[in-house]
Amino acid sequence: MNEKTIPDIVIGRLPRYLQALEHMLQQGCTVTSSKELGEKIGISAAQIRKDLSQYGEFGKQGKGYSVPFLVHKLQQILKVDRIWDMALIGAGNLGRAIANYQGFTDHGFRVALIFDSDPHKVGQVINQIPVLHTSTMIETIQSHHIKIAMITVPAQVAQSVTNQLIQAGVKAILNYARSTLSVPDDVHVQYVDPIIHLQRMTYYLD
Amino acid sequence: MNEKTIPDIVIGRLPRYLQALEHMLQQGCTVTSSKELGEKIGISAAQIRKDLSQYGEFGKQGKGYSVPFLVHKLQQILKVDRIWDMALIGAGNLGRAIANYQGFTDHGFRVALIFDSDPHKVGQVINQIPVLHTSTMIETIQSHHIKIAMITVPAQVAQSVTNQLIQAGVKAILNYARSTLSVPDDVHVQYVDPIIHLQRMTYYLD
DNA sequence: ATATGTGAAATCTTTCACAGCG
DNA sequence: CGCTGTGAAAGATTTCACATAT
Repeated sequence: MNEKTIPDIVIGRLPRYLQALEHMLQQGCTVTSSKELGEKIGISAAQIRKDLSQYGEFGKQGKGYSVPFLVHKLQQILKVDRIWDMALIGAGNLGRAIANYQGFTDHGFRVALIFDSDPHKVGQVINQIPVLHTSTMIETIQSHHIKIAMITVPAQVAQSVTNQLIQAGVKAILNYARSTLSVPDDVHVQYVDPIIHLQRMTYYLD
Repeated sequence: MNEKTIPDIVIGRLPRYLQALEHMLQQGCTVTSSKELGEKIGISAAQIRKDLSQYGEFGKQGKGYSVPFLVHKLQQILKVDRIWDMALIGAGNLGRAIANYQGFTDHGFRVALIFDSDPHKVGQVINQIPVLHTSTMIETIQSHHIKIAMITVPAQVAQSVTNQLIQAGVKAILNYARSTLSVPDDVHVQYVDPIIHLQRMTYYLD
């Protein structure tokens, strides 16, 4: 059932399945169906079955899916069956909130390095991690073999930070800055911008 | 060119156009083309033209688009040509970072009310806004006619907070909690979940 | 009886390509 | 000439519906 690239739109739904399934698991629910899962997250049962079938036959006809098994499979597929170290660039209000967020650790992500260009912030310790100066960023990220970075710097410096991250070998960037980043094809970017989310909703308001 | 519902996927791109155009405006750029804009944000020129043409003929053939005019039109379309008051529920690390974020004000959004259920947080003042107890939430939001809320509470209470927000007349929710919210059809939800964004990228890493 | 996995059909979205205007 | 606006074509995604397995 494999060996044909799976559309990115499918990949985008897998973490939502995983989240809902992990939640079910916590509730002690061990079996579910595409219908039940779909109702929980607002996606059609057929869609869920088709998405999952891209990776194998995970269900049992007449019975449904084993929740622990499906969680395990999705973790493998999404490569979150391991620990990912991340770098955080920008130790402002948002950066500090992110560094203190416990949810990362619970899901296999770890803020391993924090950088800022402000000498007043360098040396501070946030959630047991010392803030380093950005001048040491490229070599430090390289030597730690870090592939994921989160950017919480002002928009006007986001692209130059990004360029350095790419030089350092980073392949995935979670960008909290209000700016579109230009990156090579093998680098992935996801944007977290509350303004964009809000504007998408105000459209529908009176 | 109107009177047929425009797909949500189109709406989702409009804020990105607006962001890029506002950025151009700041740079003093007054005219652009679908090609130039597309290259900046990684969307095809044809797509941009088609999206914009849903709302009118904003460009001039042979010339391109007036940046200030297009910004104005997009602000109207997205209904961000006004001030939107918002309620923030949850005054933890993330809630405080959000309350202090200056970007909202710059784009017509204002954190008007902050709520928390922790008596130690109630009475604190964040960015000049006092934290109120959630017991007064429904009536306070109602009396302020607030239609937009941001949720930064723990996942396990997010749905019950949501139910209260709906009772209070809120029609748009930006959910920072790791949970899927169940809402009526006339209420819009957008999710901000770093774990989901990260998992979407680890898929592509080695 | 129940729920999966899946081709085929229906629907939605994007791209093409060009007429038409400045 | 250069670039928009747009039908028509191509492509992608979702839904349908049912054979199949427990």
